[in-house]
Amino acid sequence: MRARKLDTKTRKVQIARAALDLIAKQGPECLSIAAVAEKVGIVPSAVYRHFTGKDAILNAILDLLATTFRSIVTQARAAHSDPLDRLRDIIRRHVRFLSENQHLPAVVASEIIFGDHPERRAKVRDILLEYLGGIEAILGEGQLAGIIREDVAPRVAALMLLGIEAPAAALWKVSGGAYDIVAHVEAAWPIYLAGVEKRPG
Amino acid sequence: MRARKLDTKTRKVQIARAALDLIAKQGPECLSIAAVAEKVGIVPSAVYRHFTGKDAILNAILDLLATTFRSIVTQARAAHSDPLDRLRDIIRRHVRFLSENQHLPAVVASEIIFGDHPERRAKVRDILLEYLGGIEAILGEGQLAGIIREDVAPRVAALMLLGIEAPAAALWKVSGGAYDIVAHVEAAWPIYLAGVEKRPG
DNA sequence: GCTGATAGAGAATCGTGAATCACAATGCAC
DNA sequence: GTGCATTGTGATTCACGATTCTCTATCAGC
Repeated sequence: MRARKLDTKTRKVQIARAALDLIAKQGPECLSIAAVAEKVGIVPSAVYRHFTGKDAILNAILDLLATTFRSIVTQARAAHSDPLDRLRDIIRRHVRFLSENQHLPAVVASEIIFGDHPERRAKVRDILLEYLGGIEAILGEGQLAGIIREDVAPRVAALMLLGIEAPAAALWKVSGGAYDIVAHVEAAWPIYLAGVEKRPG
Repeated sequence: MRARKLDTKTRKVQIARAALDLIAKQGPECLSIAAVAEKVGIVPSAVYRHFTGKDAILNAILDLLATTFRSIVTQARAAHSDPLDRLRDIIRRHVRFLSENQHLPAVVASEIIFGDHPERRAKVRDILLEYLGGIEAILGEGQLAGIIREDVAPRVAALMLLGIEAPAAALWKVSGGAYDIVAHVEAAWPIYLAGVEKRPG
């Protein structure tokens, strides 16, 4: 049967979301035009009405990613005023998002970055740097407020914050979900906190 | 010209190493039978004399990986007696190895794990768990020695140790090597240390 | 309801890479 | 040196996925 005719603007969003979902839940090699098309409910060739090709779809996925990370930082800022509370909120939201999109890091790390498209790698870099920048800003504010040690470099601490999640996610994935990543974050937070916070005396 | 005839035992090692090198330095999509064959100096079809297929080669790569991680822990134990020194040595060796094999984590995370081979995923899990176990043992010894806080779970702390490297490596990769990952580890170590070590008072 | 522009369908093309096969060369055992 | 098992070669098959092309259906404006 024939799919309902929808305008490109709508289809573009549908296709990008479907592609993100496929790539995030089933891995990069599952991202085929055919699979995306089926998920959206159209035929493979129809995809080309809305995207020039697979590359364009990958770029659209990155745009979705950038939006997500941006909103994680924004929401954490809105929800808390204490820098340390904001950081904890970020890592919690970060983990929640990645839990729902298991394969995303792997994809971003391999398929997308190491394709033969330098400009796409630059895009990923910009997204990551913006995300880190948002975290570093909060760390800097914590230093100004005197609750985070001045001798921790914001960039290093920002990367370590993300480092709470990364290997745990890997373990979670290879063990088929047997490792409780949310509990891990809760257990890791005090350690991270002890590492960065300024102690009296 | 014709390649020298070598026995399967030798070729197996050559092929596995070549494959690891390709996959680690150029990314998973560059791992083709043709590429491996060329690197070894034989013709694609000759590869099938030694491996039943691509899957078997991937398994061989995992064996190489397991060996490497095992030796990282062993060497760190041999080089130091203090648990904290051992941990720092492990993360340093870990980073050095991964710096020389940039794409490896991405590959292990995506291509290998999320292929449709559950038994391979199990193999990766076992490798990771063994590696973590080695680190946890050292952490446990540190707790017994009274230099690591008893309230840090060894598994969590072991994962966080690896977490020092993971996001930094990602940044390093997307920025084309512009982030100094060795310096990152040196800067991150004191933060990690402050997080896990037992403080007087 | 007509019409043009837009979007979907389906067949066909094209390139790629894994895997197979029959044949040739090599090297060790004797 | 002969023989046989092993290894290497080149051609070929096969499947798959991206892309293109042409035709057809739909929708919005009139």
